[in-house]
Amino acid sequence: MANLRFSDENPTAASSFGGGSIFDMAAGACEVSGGDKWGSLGFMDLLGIHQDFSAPSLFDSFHHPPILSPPPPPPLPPLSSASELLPPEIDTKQLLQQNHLQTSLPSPASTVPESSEVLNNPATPNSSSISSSSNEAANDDQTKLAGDDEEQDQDKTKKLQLKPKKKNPKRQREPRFAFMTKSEVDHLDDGYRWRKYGQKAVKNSPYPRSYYRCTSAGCGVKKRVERSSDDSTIVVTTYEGQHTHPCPITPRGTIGIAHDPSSFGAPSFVVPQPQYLHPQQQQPYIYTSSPSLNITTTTTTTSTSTTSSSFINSSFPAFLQERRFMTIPSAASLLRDDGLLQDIVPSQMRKLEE
DNA sequence: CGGCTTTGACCAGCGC
DNA sequence: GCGCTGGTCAAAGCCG
Repeated sequence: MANLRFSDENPTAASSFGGGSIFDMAAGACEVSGGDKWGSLGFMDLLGIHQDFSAPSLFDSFHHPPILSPPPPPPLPPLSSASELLPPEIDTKQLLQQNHLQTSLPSPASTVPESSEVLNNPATPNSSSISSSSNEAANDDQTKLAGDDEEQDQDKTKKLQLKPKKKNPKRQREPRFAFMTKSEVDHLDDGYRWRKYGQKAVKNSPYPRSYYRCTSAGCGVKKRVERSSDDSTIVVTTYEGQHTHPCPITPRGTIGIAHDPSSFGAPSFVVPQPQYLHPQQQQPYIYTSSPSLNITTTTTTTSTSTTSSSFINSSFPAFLQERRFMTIPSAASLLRDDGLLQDIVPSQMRKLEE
């Protein structure tokens, strides 16, 4: 059986977080199973199977991301609200520091198996500015090129025209979210359609890092996928930005399958009880899926007073986002007790691994 | 033929 | 200022 692992830690800047894990696993199962009921089962499904499907739930948020992240993004709430969202035992300042370290240290995935990275969220998320800035830059370059000697290297000119990369002085990045997934598959399917636009070798790691972009028009969400150099079976997925469209897969009404884990037949998933670890541990939650998939996911939910809101608006799987909303008030108790996922994973499932 | 991946090159940010 | 690294672009090729 594969393990799904969730954690609430801060990923390093290098590993950042990925959102693919849980979802990817679920989505991957969908693909494997084809058009049957599992075909539409998402990771959220796995997490939310115990939920009341008649009421708004994790699925709702996942299937309707715009609800959580409507463009244009709403103004950031007061910082105080963010601190309220954090468990009392978690020092906000400490988190802030951690977050800062994560974003400033060149920590390779190998050293940071952590999954979720929440970067400082710009006050004005600029998912649209990415393309617009590029266009502006392109215009500038074209203007410059107008005066260039046409006999110059055409290739060079062509490249200049094609690569107007002028960016903002301080490039504002979308809030990012990362988590780790134990999977043999690099690019897990999270229900959205991604297009690979680059691949780079990762320093201190034999495994390359792949860059994906959401193929939906107007959606600037990006995803980075890389394997941990320490454990090649761990895939670190990092989401950046927010989806401006519903998940193309896993339509409503397909969820809520198999409250009984036993009903999960291959190649579908089995999401047994999460194994809770201390919040400081990197792998607080462990889920098990079908053996063939062998996927373990780790997520980190650490956020700072300045990143909480952005975090919620990020492209991070909506179910997790909403999960924060749902659990924030009781986060402390959850952490102290059975873990953050106790309200997501049916106790029935959790007992399976006991 | 359209969509996606691969791949090499370029650019910007950052540290020294 | 220079070099390294992360991130991005887009042509070329592959695939269904």
